[in-house]
Amino acid sequence: MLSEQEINRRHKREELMRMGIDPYPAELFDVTHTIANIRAAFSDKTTRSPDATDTQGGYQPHLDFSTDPQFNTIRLAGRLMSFRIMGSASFAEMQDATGRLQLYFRRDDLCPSDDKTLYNTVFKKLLDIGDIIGIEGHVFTTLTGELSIHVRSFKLLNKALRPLPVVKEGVNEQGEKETYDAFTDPEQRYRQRYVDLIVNPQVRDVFVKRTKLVNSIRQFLSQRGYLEVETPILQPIHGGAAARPFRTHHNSLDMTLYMRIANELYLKRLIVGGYDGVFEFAKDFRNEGMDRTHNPEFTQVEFYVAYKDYLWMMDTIEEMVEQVALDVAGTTKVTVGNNTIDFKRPWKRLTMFEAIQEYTGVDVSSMDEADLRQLAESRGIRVDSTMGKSKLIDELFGDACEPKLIQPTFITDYPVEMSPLTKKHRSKLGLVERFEAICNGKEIANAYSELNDPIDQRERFEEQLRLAERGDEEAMALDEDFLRALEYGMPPTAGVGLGIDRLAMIMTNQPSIQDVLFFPQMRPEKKVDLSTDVDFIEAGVPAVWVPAVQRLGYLTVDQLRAASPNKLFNDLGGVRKKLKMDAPMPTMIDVRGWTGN
RNA sequence: GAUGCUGUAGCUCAGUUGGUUAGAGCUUCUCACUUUUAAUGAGAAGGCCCUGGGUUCGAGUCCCAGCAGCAUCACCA
Repeated sequence: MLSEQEINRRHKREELMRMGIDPYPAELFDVTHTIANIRAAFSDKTTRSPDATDTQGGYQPHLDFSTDPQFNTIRLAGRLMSFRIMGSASFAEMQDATGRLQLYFRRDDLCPSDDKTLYNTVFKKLLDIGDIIGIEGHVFTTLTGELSIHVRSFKLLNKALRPLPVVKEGVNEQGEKETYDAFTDPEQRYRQRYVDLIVNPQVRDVFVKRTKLVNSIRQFLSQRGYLEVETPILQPIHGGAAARPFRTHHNSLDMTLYMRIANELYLKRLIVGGYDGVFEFAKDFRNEGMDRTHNPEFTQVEFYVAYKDYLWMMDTIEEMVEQVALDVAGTTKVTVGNNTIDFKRPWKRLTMFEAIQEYTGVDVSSMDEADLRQLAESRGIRVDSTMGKSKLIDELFGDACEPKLIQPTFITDYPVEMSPLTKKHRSKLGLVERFEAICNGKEIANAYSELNDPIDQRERFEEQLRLAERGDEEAMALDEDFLRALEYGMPPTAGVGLGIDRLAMIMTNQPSIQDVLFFPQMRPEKKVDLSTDVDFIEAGVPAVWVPAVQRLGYLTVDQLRAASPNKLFNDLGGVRKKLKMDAPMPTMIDVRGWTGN
């Protein structure tokens, strides 16, 4: 059911059409400037008024550029965000992709002849906040020194049928900026991201920064000669990570396919194929819990380089992320919550055992399972008998170390059981050549010297199969084709996966992954399957009474059938009065007929 | 999955120990106004108080259940 304001706007749309104005014109509107263009061009002029700090714009008042060739014919297009109507002159604010600017409309400029319809009716009555228009005019500054466009003509480009939340900004008595009626409800912001983006400019900036971040990584890797590639999202065997997959079905092949949880095994096949370095910005899908740092689909860049090891990769990641910070934030220091994170090289490097020793004071490197379990229990970690040595170490690390690692830190040399795709450590028994980059208490990257011994790899997969048989839903599946590729020979390779969403959260200081995804996964909106007017008429309700019945909350014919006829009859009387209906009251017998009782 | 907080007009939010017809600002509508700045002034409209039960003479308010969002935890990278 439409709100009063929506009905209103539909009427305006029809009225415009009656007047011969197309609310949705087909032809392009030739824009000459963006709002940012104008502000930039104007800031070159030495027009700042030194004593105008208390005015809105800070420019000298009453500047007029109607004869200046640079500023006298400006064509802008954008969305109307506010009106200040003052009789035969008005101000409005326009927002385009680059910012907001004030527009000045004067009746006698828009309508030089006696017919003032264009101003009095079209502009003042038929335009609304949210409509998209194009304007032509010249630049000037107002009495208070605000940069504005004096509009000579305007054209409606789109009539908006839904009201936009009106967010207003002002300056309070303390001189601080205040926002009024901000559009803040997280559910509505995520479900209707388009509205969020229109009314919350800082949200647009977050996503611009995210794209800068991706471009920065792409440029960094491309410039070094690595090849950006695409590999399958639909995979017959999900591999490369420990996670539960989404399952789907291909009809023609009549086979199960999985949405990829990682693309690691495909990128390694390409290294086998002879490329020196490949990378892919990959949407991965994991059928697991959702929270502030997890969305079922998320983005990683995975990157593999032949003839390198994990130590080389540490240097590379350090350099790359430092560059990302410079490109996105302009500095290596980024504020995240209450912390300032400095991505300047070199980052701290600790082995996992060193990290645990640093934060617990206990050396676990030579402990057996029983001692580890006791240590974990003493720190309040919930343990059970299925947890092996490596799992206990992982739990200890996650509990004692990870949350405390705010500055970027590399943690190296993990237990072998947790890393089935990683080469065994060159000198430390029972460990693998693996590192994670931790930042702001969360993992942002995970890298290995890649396992390239096909026999060892097969044994690790078989170990995973045994875990799966014991009910571990995340154990990796054995991928025969991948093993076949390894048997042809993969050079020594360093590989990394870097979480784009989490890095974006840090670089843009956003507390939730939902704030760096345009369309985060949400529960579906509850939708009542409404009956149409025709349904009600077919059920016996006269057309004039359908709105009244709907108004009483009977939105489906089934609901009407279940209604008590006595109550409905009484309520109809009330609604009839409220809606000021002329139609005579139906009889009690009529109403009984509608409800089927 | 557990616990906590929240759900009132298109938007942001008040609503007292349970007590007449649920309020405000913005938005919308009508009128006035030729440089405004959250424009202003006058008037009006706009509510399944999330849903369903219950207690009560009486529920927006108290109790129970459910739904949705958020937070923390668990699971999970």
